[in-house]
Amino acid sequence: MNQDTILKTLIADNVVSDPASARGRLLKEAAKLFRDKGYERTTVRDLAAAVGIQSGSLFHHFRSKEDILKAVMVETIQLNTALMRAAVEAADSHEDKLRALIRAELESVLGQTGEAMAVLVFEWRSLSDGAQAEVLALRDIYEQLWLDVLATLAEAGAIKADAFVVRRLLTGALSWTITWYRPDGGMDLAELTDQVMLTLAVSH
Amino acid sequence: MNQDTILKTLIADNVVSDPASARGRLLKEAAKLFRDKGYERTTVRDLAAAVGIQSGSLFHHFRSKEDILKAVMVETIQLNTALMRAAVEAADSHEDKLRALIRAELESVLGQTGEAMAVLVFEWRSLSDGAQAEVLALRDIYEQLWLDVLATLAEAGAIKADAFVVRRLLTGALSWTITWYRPDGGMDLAELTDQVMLTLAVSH
DNA sequence: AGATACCAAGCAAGCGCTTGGTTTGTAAAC
DNA sequence: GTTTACAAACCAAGCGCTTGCTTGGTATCT
Repeated sequence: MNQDTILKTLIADNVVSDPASARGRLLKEAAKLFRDKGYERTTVRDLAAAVGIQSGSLFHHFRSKEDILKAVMVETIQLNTALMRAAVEAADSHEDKLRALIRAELESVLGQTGEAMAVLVFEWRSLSDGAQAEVLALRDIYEQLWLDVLATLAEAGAIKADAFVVRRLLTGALSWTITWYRPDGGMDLAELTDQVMLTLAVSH
Repeated sequence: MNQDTILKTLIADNVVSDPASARGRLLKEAAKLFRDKGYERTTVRDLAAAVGIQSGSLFHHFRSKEDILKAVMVETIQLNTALMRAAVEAADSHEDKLRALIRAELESVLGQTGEAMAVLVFEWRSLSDGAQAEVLALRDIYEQLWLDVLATLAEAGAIKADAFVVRRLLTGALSWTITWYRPDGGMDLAELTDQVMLTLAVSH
């Protein structure tokens, strides 16, 4: 199942919004604004202007500004969990599964959903406690995909450090690429994936 | 030269504020508030209350709220550059220098200056362009310490990936520890440092 | 006596969100 | 195929509140 098919399935199931719909367009613009200026510095007037409506009209689609932030995060996690799962299943060896996960996360962070992923990483303190808990529950599902692969590699002795620690170090390393990686900088995504694998001590 | 001596030298040179002074205490409280709630969500009334004065009185010490954020960042970088330099110079082999840098950065991120380091990582978008440039210039000096060590290791073939890429992956991995590492979680800083070294592919 | 540190009060601007009413899309009723 | 009905989408205006910061004056130190 390729990425486009996965996206369409999720849209059909109402898990993520159609990017062509009013709601989907707003979420995309919101992700961009939240990443560029931060959630607090982005006003509802900014958000409305980005999709060409009045600020008050936003509240026809969302109950509050925070609701918009939450929707960006929830939909992003849902989409990426699905993409990740497909990537793992498509790979054969466990080392290849790890490589596939790294590649998939880099694609999420640096590609189409990159703006939303950055929001997920940097803006989650702006959520209320209840909303944070909801997002965290979804994130746990996502994380389990990683831990399964890393734990298997650790048991086989292919990685020397603790699987939990490795995953957390990788989380930071990969999401931080948002701040410095530029696709036009002479290194494409495949090479970046290789560099990450070279940096990691994986014996085979 | 131990850490305490370094701190006192910097205070004497007016590079960082004495934590006992009014200014130093405010900066410490500001770092905590900025980390916990974010810069935008922290009001000047919050800052003033944290040190027991009226909000207006803040502007006797700082020209603006942004000036406080900038001071937190600049002083933190200055202090950590000095600590890092001492750590590198004290180590003998290049692998030990790398280990010392990792240990020192983990101490910065997770120890006394941790709140300020978190602000440095997560709040720098809240700075105006001019202030960002100033902070960036200081950061370059700091980064050069890392790159010197990593480039030497790369030339010797001890690390397989590009030195710049390794440093950037490490930046993310180490600063991300703020979000998950807890000293009471059964792993002390020495063990965490070991785990990071085990995760990295360094041949000897 | 002069600087330093502070307080009490409040201003102007910007914030999220509400309100009452108008336009637009859609589909059944005739 | 036009009319009618109704909900969804949106606008114009602005309310109540919070924000960063200013002002004029008062203690407190050297």
